[in-house]
Amino acid sequence: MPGQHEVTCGLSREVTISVLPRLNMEELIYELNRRVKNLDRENSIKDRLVGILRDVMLEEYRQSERRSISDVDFSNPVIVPREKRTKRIMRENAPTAYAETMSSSPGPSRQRSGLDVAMNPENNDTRSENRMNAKEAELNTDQAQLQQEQLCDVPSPSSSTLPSEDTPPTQVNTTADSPIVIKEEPFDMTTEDGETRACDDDANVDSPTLGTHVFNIMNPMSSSSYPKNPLGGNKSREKISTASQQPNPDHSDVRQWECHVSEDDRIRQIYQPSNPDNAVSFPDDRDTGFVDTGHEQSNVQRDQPSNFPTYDNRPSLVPNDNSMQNNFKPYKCNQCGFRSMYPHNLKKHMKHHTAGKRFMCNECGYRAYDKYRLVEHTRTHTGEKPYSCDMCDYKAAFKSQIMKHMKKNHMTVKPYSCGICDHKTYQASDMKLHMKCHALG
DNA sequence: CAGCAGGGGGCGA
DNA sequence: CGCCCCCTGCTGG
Ligand SMILES: [Zn+2]
Ligand SMILES: [Zn+2]
Ligand SMILES: [Zn+2]
Ligand SMILES: [Zn+2]
Repeated sequence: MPGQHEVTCGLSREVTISVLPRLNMEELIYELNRRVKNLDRENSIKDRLVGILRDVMLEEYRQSERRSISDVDFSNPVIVPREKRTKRIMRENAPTAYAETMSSSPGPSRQRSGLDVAMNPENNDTRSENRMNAKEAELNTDQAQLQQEQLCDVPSPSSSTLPSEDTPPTQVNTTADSPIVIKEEPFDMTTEDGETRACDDDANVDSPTLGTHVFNIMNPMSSSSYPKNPLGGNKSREKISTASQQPNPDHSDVRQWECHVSEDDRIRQIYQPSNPDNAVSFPDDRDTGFVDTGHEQSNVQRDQPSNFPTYDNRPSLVPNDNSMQNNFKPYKCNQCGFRSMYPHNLKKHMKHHTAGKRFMCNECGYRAYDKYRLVEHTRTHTGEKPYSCDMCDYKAAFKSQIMKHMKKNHMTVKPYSCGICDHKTYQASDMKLHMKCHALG
């Protein structure tokens, strides 16, 4: 051990940030120990270490648990796609609150949000908007208050039942009154489930960018994959930075399908006012006991000028030299290869790796770094479906769902048509899938 | 096609 | 920087 120290001691004098990834555990610990004394952050760092250690121990515990449950679970040769594993389990564990919630007949007026507008297109928009918001504010008051209380009710980390894939939701401290507890964890270095998910996210996080890129190549007509209304009068969404949104797609790429103008924008406008989430407002929950120790800040963000892309001398897990795309996305995560055009988004992304996912669903262990996302997520448990279609009885939990529904069921034209066969669809992603079939033969 | 998660960006504090 | 929202991708039915 002394020898080790001499080595690391010698090493530590010339340790630079960029070599950190190459240090072994002992060297890291030594280095940390040495440096932490120079800072006033001993406590904060200790907190983080406690968190890490806690996670390690939990992981240990979980593994031993898992080994003992060798029947149905993961020893099972059935291949569960990565990332879906947790999702599936989440679904299996999903409570039956759904039926309960939905059984109260949604009183025709109750959940019809965007519908009035759609059915009476001549309605004055602002008027109906106000009416609708008032109605929904009313509707959501209870829920908002409930969640608000829950948000304030932060269990101590030690007592919190950590959600796990092996832990049925019933073990989570839920009550009949509040099946869903939105919990904001004080300090937390991604506990077990978060860890799992974070890893999943990592695996996941690279492809979307690429996917989007590919898609935009395929569909150069739009900056955001759906055709824009030529009138363009749609909110602030038409971004000045359309150009910056994606790298210039390579137009030479073969696009074998085309998209005709859709009614998207009209639908968007119809449903614009009816967003119930506007009514779900929380007081500033930064006051509710969450101690921002700065843990969610990644080292990456801390140690570099804000306008400088991440340092990273490690070999990237993902091919990162790919020219154009990367030139437009200079902000790179040094832990998974995620790239973004904006530092803001990189910071957001880094929360996947750090303690940033403060908001945890007690029902299933889902974690979010954004409270709004958790609110939306909890609807999957409560069955709350605040969006409803004006033309039929369909109800949706997310706004995007109802927009899809409108396009599918109440839109006359399917804007995406295949150039190879007769296939038409209303959904860009479907067309993309369809084209894959052609590509495969 | 429905359900849902997450990237990305706007906006206000 | 947090919140909110739009949009898209992925997956299962
Ligand atoms: Zn990352
Ligand atoms: Zn949940
Ligand atoms: Zn409908
Ligand atoms: Zn085709």
